Amino acid sequence: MTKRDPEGRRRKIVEAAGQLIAEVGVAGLTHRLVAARAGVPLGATTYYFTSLDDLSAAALRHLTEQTTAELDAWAAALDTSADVPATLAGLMADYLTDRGQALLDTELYVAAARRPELRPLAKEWGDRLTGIIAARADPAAARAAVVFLDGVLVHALARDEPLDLPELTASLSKLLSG
Amino acid sequence: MTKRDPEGRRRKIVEAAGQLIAEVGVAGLTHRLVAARAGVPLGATTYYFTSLDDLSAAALRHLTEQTTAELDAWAAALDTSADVPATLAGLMADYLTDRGQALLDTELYVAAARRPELRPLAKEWGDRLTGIIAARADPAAARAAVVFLDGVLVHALARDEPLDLPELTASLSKLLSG
DNA sequence: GCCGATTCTGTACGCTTGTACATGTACGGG
DNA sequence: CCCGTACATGTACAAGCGTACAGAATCGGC
Repeated sequence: MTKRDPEGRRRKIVEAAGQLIAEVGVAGLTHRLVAARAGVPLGATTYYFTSLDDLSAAALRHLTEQTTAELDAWAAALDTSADVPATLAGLMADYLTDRGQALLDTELYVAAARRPELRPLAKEWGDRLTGIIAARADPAAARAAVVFLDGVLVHALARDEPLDLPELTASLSKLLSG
Repeated sequence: MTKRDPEGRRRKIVEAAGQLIAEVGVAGLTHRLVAARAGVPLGATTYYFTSLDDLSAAALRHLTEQTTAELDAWAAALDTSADVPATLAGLMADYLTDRGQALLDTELYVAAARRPELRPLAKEWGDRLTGIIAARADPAAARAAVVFLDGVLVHALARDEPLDLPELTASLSKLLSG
């Protein structure tokens, strides 16, 4: 038997599940896959999570916490920015660099579409970003910008070439003006 | 043995798969589920489609053909419209009324993100709409509007309340202007 | 040192899955 | 009428699945 470490174990399992969701999707998640990735026996995943839904929900919750932390960086960058649309476009382009992260967030959206209990997660994520942008723009415009950025996200994933940066900046400028 | 009808059978299977993708997602699709929905024996689905990937690809292709047909109606409406943003917003709001259809299109996006062979499908769909809007607006602005509408789609599905119509119209106006 | 509670883990069960395939049936050309 | 070919279908099989659980190991409180 290995050393006891309930919290560490739980965390390792959740992190492994997060990685795997990016790779195979929420629907492709299995106890065995997670256990292998986390380096724990199969029984451990069922001991800490009563069902697969529990496990995926925990992983997605963990993801939103990470994303929320990253949003603080966005807030800081936007606070000190002279050109909000350009800064926002740059942050988004940077974010899309990490395809795994982008896939994860998309998985959250899709999962939320089908599992109502996950909607608060998706909502919180978007609301947070909306709030950050609203500090530098009109609230309705901020909402529109977030919707647009979600579109940029799915567009970037489903196509080979992403929207180019100047166009992104121009669109955000239009949405955030007036 | 029932009467022979290869093409009809194939079509029934594809349609059943389409329905099911809306209900359980691409990843939730199984031969047996499709066979039951289509009212055909299990062997029929494996006879017409060599693998599940083949089957889901065919179903998604069928879906894009349907959507393409609907886009013709959008083109007609926009051609005769005095207020392009308002008309576009109305069409989109109407489209979102059918949650199953919206879920299907989202599934296509997500599937395309993970399966490169499906990307042409997603691309064609978006390009078509872009072309239609570009007839009444600047091409870059049309691209931006399509990206925005994709955002509206995922936003509507992942949340309980969709973006309201006036905001949608206002955002499209901004994106399509100048 | 002892003990109840918690953590750990290997194994087992019943079920569903994708796919293959042998056998049966309809049909169009000769 | 006959026969090769395409279509139809029930069944079988190995693999993977979620989950349950008995028993071993570890720990903190006393």
